[in-house]
Amino acid sequence: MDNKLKFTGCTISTRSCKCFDILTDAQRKLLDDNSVNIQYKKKEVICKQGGFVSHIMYLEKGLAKVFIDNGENSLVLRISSEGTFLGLATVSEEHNTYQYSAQAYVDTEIRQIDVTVFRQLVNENTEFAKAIIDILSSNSVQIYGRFFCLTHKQAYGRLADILLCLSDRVFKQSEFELPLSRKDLADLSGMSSETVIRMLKKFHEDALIDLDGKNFKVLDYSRLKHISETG
Amino acid sequence: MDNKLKFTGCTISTRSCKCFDILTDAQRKLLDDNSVNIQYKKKEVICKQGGFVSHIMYLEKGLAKVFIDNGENSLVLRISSEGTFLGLATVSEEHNTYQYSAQAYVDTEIRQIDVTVFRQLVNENTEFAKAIIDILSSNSVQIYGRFFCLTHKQAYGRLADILLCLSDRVFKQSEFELPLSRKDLADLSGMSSETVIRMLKKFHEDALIDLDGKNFKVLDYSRLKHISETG
DNA sequence: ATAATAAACTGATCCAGATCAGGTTTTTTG
DNA sequence: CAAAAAACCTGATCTGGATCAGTTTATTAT
Repeated sequence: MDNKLKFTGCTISTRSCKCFDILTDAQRKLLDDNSVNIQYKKKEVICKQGGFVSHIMYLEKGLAKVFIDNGENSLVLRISSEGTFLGLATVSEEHNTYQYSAQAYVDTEIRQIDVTVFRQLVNENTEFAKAIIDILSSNSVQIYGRFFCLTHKQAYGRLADILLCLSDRVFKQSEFELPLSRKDLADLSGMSSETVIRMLKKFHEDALIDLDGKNFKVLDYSRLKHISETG
Repeated sequence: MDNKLKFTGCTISTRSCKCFDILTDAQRKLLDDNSVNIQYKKKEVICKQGGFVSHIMYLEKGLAKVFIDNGENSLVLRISSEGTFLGLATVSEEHNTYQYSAQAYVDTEIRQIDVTVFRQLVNENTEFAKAIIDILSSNSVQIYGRFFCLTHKQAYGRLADILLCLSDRVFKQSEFELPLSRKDLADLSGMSSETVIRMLKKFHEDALIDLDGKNFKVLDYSRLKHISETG
């Protein structure tokens, strides 16, 4: 048995939220009556770190980055995809401002849920509260892996990690059109865009990936995996 | 108003847990009947990443590091001090193994709480469940700051961060006996121990700190703070 | 369709901090 | 209390990846 845990810089949680199924019909109706769906265009800002939270958001469709920044540098905490929450820390009444910003990578549909109603449901329905605890725990565990990756792996490993994450978990196929710029990849893997470009070129030369403009394909999954694990 | 959030590599949450106060007398009795207190000596391992969780742990007294490792490198996620939980992610039934290891910095007393009883209380008592959600949210928010710090600050800033955290939040005084080795400080600030030694020397020369063996004192709080914010 | 702007790419240079290779002091242990 | 083992410290060297300074290729807007 291999008891060494593998940490990846993977940005996305595979867990899709089944927490709405837990609610009673009345509770779900209450939630629906206090929700509204909003469309964001590519690159639009969904929420701003530090701003007051009036809603908990649920990503219905699309892809967004969740990040923090100090005005100069930014750090992508995770990618939010279909079926994940944004601003969930606000269930806790201690947090009434967004702890991070979010921005759409592609056109994205967000369901805004009134936070007081959401909190009320957490109070009323223990199963629902438990589901929220599950999500918060999973998010923590995932961020630990990403944290480890960005602080202890070398650039090649970090980039390989992100590429595998996109292929395995976001697009769920080995070939896809990359909606992210080189700069986006750089932010995700914590390096400069110049370095990303050089390393993508190297991966291409070594026949690990195929990359023509935005068309991306994983050619040698196992070698890429090996790079992601060894650094 | 300064809307730029400051991120520190601070390793410790100031929040002390009042969640036991929420319980009814009967619930607290149930908890007490299913708890046991254990003493750990300095450097003893409290829990091992990957191992099965039978208990949720509450640090009654002492100081411990919470970290993940892959066999070669390790990353300190946080310092656990009095009144904080270890292995709390296990409230979620999805996580039956420890997501991290913990090791005592000093002699430490841990209260082990049966996880099934703990889960039962989360089910029974919504206020308790909410308190747990609060703790999980706070932990996430804190780890974001530390993540940002370790990935985007330079070594001087990271070290200043840790020193201020120890002074402000762990020991709560400007002068104290440092129970951590240079290597421990290095692990906390994500650098080599040689670099820590050189930088401590520099801080000393610049009259920012006083450091004689294990006796540590902050001499110039505001300049150290400035380094932590800009460096 | 064309100008303006942003993204992609390339090569040259530089540096923060790791690593290595010692020596010294403190702590632990038999 | 001496020996062994950690922890601490110092200087020299090395390097991964950032930064800078461009050119070229795509987008976007007019």
